[in-house]
Amino acid sequence: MQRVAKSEETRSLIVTTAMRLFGENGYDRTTMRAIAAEAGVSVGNAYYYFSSKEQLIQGFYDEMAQQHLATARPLLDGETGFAARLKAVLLCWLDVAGPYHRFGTQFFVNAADPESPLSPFSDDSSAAREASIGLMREVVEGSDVKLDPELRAQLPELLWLYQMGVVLFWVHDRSAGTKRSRMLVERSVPLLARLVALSRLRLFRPVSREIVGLIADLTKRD
Amino acid sequence: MQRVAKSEETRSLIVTTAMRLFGENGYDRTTMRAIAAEAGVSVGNAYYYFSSKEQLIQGFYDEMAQQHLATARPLLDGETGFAARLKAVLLCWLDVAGPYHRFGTQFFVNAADPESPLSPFSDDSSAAREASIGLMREVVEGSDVKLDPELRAQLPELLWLYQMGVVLFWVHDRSAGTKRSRMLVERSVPLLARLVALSRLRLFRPVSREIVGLIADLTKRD
DNA sequence: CGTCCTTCTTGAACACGTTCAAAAACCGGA
DNA sequence: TCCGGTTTTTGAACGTGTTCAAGAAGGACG
Repeated sequence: MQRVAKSEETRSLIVTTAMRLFGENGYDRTTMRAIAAEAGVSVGNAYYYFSSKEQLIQGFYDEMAQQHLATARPLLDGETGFAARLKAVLLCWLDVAGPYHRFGTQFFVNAADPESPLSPFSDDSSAAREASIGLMREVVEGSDVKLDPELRAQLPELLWLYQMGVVLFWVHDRSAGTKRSRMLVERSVPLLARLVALSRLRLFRPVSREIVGLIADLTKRD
Repeated sequence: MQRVAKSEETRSLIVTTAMRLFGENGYDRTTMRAIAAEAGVSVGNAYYYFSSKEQLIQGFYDEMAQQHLATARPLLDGETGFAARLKAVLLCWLDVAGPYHRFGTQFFVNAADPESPLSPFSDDSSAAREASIGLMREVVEGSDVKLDPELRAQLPELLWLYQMGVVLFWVHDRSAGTKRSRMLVERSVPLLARLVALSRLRLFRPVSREIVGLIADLTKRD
């Protein structure tokens, strides 16, 4: 349908314009009126396609997540080391997100609201979340790491949580080129890998089991 | 001065009214106009004492932190177990914060903004942050736990970070009476204590040292 | 072409947080 | 009591995100 194409075009025009202005002036200083004017539509029209200013960002977020997946997956080919795989995925995320650090910050602030559909824990984000966890599952399953099967089953979700921690650090990172976040990844990943390896020791079994059980109980529905 | 007393009274009246309305209707649904009207002052007057709606909450935050300190400290008397001390402090925080969970949520969302003076990592919050870390120092130093002196020096800060994690979980906790957060504390504290104890093993030294070094580098100025 | 229905678009209007010039209240000293 | 300066208070006004009733545009069918 010609009609559908036209509609999609307008939608895309709005989101593209918004992202450009966000990048130029930051999220707060970019008004809906400015976005509409720059895109050559009325402000009401923007609200026809996007239910809020926040929502305008969700599309962008999805796009970024998808780009991360597409960029990260090839890096996993031919690499079997657990630490190397995990590090590659996380550094890749930093690369992909880098250009948007300025207003990405604002974005993740909104996402911190548990009520917001943009929250990484919300139902609305479950698709993107599952995709990210899926990537972590690839990281684990494609590697030669050996560990307790129960822990193995939960590890992808734990790694996703770890990634959320890295993101949180990155949001607060004010170092040039966010190189501090890179350092965090470079050095914490080997640590994590060593801990995971240690978990195979008998000494560790109870601790490991308790962690798995705790996570299971915490994420249980009601 | 009578004058000062009057001024302080007005200020206090405004913040008290605001907290009551926040509690009754939530942060978002409470307007500055409503606060001013309910307090019997003009909206401009509220802004004379508080530079923003967010700022209105900072006073409340300080009050809550202080209450936590005052309530938690007595619990440490006569208790020398590391896990028991830590658990007491954290459960106490949940008790103190409990009544404000509804709008506390909104509060901590604002606090997630790295630019916001309300962020727990901001300079403006350093006093409150230092106080909280100080409490964690008491937890460590008053306990009979034995560990690497370097780790011991950093442990309070690490525990504070751990507490921030608990807070983050609590913010997202939708279980009745936030009992899930209680479970998290009850079960993760012993785990943490066991890990800390394990860190004394020779096997662990390199890991422990690397963690200490990483934190030191990450928190270094520039 | 004309008629109906859906999709899309508009811009005025609303409620909110915030600002600011002006006024009021207050206080110490002549 | 009155004057000058400081502190406190006021409420109209501004810019913002968002809503909504109204209309325009487009297509399907006679």
